[in-house]
Amino acid sequence: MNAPLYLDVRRKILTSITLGHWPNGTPLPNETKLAREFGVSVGTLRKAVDELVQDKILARQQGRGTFVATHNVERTLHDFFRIRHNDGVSRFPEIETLSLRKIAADEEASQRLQLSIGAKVYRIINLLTVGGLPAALDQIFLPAERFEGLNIDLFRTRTGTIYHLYQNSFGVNVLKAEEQVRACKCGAKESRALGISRATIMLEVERISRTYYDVPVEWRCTRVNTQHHYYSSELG
Amino acid sequence: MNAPLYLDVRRKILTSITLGHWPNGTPLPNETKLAREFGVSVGTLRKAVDELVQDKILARQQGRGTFVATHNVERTLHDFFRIRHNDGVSRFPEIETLSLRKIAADEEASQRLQLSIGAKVYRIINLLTVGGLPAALDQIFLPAERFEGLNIDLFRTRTGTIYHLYQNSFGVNVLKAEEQVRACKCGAKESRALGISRATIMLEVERISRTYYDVPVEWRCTRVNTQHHYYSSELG
DNA sequence: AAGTGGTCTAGACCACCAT
DNA sequence: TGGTGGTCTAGACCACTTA
Repeated sequence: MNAPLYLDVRRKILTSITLGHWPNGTPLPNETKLAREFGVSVGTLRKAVDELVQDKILARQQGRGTFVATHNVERTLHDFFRIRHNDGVSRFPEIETLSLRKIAADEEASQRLQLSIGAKVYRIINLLTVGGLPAALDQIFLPAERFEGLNIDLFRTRTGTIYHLYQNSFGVNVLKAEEQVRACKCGAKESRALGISRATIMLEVERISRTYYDVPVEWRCTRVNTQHHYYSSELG
Repeated sequence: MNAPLYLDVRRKILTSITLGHWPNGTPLPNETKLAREFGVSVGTLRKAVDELVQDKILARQQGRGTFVATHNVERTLHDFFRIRHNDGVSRFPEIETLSLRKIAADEEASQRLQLSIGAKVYRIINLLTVGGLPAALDQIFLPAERFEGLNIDLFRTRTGTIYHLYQNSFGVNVLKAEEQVRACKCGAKESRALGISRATIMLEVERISRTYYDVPVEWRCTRVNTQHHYYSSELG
């Protein structure tokens, strides 16, 4: 009995999720059934589910059931959007998709996304406006193999957030991401899109987003004008 | 029975901590004793402690006991230090304290620390070196009332991290912080201390650190040279 | 009213640490 | 060896949602 039972149960549930049982919107079997299925007590089953809920892989809804966690506006805003207006208010950005093309990954992109060199990627460019002011220019790279059939209309006509689109149209569930922030100069594209001088100093934010088992599924490079906005981060 | 019992227990434990029972190094009473003391079952007591452990307010050590969480090097590095060398390795910075003075808080400082105007604050200036390269110039403001008797020798001769010093010498336990990051130009001080050109573009990182009940206890303003380092952040 | 997750209990046994 | 936290069980009852 070296490994705790609940970790084993957790692992089994995670496998079922990645295999696509319990798709978006359908609840898991209830706790007593699941516990019986795994041959453990309800308490142990709950401990396994507790951990998955904490990792935001599952979401419980009292009285309704337990579901695979979905990306809604609130979660994206709270967990995956770090740009705030200087007034401190947390607002959802307006996103204008400027271009979408399928290209061959360069060395940098293929390294970040762990693809073989020459693999195809989609490159999407977005203009982000926060509180009525252009705030950032966003460049997104997605592995074509996971996002086959993506097109600019899907991006423009989507309801909900970008990660919601990934999840619902391509079954790609972004769970976490890491970012690297550096100071950078304003390029020609940023100057044009954001309507700022080439002399403006900016932030460059590089993001790698990951799904189950830490597999990278998205690489972003965002350039932020911090004259009227800032990049926010919580510690501890 | 509207409020869950374990939240009540949690609140009571938190009160005991802030009142200074169980100081650094002494364990809490064991789980059965605590449960009896609060008139709840061990399971309920454990659920309350679980939450406090998650918030890093308590720390359990199997076989030894449960303690008030302490700031060690690992925690500071992992939870409260965001500057990394471009090679991606997470290293603890060398900190050289350049000055420490007690001054009257200006409007900005008193607002950040929620002090009355004219209140005294300590201002400490540190040079941070990461991986052998000067990385940042750090300006720290501390409310004098909480840190009475602070002096530069305490800073220089301390063993352990800065937050460890706060905790052990002044009973100030930093639990979390939020940061605002912006692009900025290099000032005269940064240029001199970091040995870089005034034309270098940098990051300005503003931090407000908080203790129990979200009370602010430290305001930092750090300027980072991101030529060889970056600011790292985790999302999700 | 039936079904779901949320709380709480009481107790057994295991793994780890100090002495 | 005795004390600590960690795991696991079986079951009662509560709160919420849906029909």
